[in-house]
Amino acid sequence: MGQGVEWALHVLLTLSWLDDDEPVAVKQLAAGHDLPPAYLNKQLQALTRAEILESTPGVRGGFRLARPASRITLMDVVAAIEGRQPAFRCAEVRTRGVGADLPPSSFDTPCAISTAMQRAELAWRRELAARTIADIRDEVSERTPLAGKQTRDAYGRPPAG
Amino acid sequence: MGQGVEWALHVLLTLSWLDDDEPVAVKQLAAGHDLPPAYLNKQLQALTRAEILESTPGVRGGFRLARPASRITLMDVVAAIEGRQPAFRCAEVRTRGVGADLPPSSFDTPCAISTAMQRAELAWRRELAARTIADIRDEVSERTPLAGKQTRDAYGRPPAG
DNA sequence: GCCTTTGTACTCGGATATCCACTGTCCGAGTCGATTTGG
DNA sequence: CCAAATCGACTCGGACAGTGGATATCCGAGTACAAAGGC
Repeated sequence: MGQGVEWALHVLLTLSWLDDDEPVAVKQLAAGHDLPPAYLNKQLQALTRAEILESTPGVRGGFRLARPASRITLMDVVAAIEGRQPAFRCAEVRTRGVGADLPPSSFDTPCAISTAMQRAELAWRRELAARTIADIRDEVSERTPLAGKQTRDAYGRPPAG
Repeated sequence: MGQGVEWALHVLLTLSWLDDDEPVAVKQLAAGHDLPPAYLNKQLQALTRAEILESTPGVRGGFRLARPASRITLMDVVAAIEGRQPAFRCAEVRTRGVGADLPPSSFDTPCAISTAMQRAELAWRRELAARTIADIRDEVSERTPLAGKQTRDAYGRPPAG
């Protein structure tokens, strides 16, 4: 899995902390996480296409959350960055080789191997879909109460929001 | 995920059907699935290193299961082919950028993002570990009772085993 | 003083190179069976 | 006819290229602000 997923999650977590309508530029977000700005911009473009972020051009432009953090699941982020194709792609191997000589009716039932692999991926996606950016933010706030204030201070935002 | 996983699963399923001690050469397995023999050989080498298969060299050599199919989980196969490293690798982004100015004690608690992602991967691995090659074989036999006989016939094995 | 116009600096967005892992292929080490040769 | 030695063919095993996607970067389109100029 690409590093872009981790970057995107951290950026979204940051944006969820300084929750105001003021957009934040990639330059600030990249500096705040010590990441290459141009490449981070590419990832945020993917999040924008997925309607997770809203981008505003111009000198005071930047990115802001397109919807509340409580409605952005980790699955949404992974799908936006990595794509919606499953990791395991069934190439229907059973229909080739010796299987090519069998009647097509032999393959009416789905491939058991593909089914089992997709079942596992479904469990993975279910876990990711059950957790939102807001859940992460709340969990961190509980364990490290200063995190929110520290983030707002680092980005020069009012302490209360 | 690489195609090698699917190939390996199909080969193991085939070997589980003709369950005897006679090893099967890569050439036959590749022809039976219409796969490039040399590259399939590479994947089977990985399975051998993981002690899922046993290889015997020589003119009558080939590969056979190193243990009963009921004790080979899909997780074992995926780990053997793809490696045991998790798909999501936490690069500790939080400790860089603005986090670099914070005291190290701020990072005593584990990264919540990494924890959430690893929790999802754990669910994925749990599903894969709960299913064995024998389970797949039994499922296919139930849906397509002729599959076992067809496989043994295609590889020139006695019909009863 | 105030409004319009111009210029500039800064932002996102997409097009463009670079690098690594997956894919694919090849040849050598080793082994078993068949064949040949000698008794 | 039988046994031993030799030859050969076939197998796995690891070393060697090709390719697509992830990584990383740069430049252009567009916007808001600031400043300058005219009224």
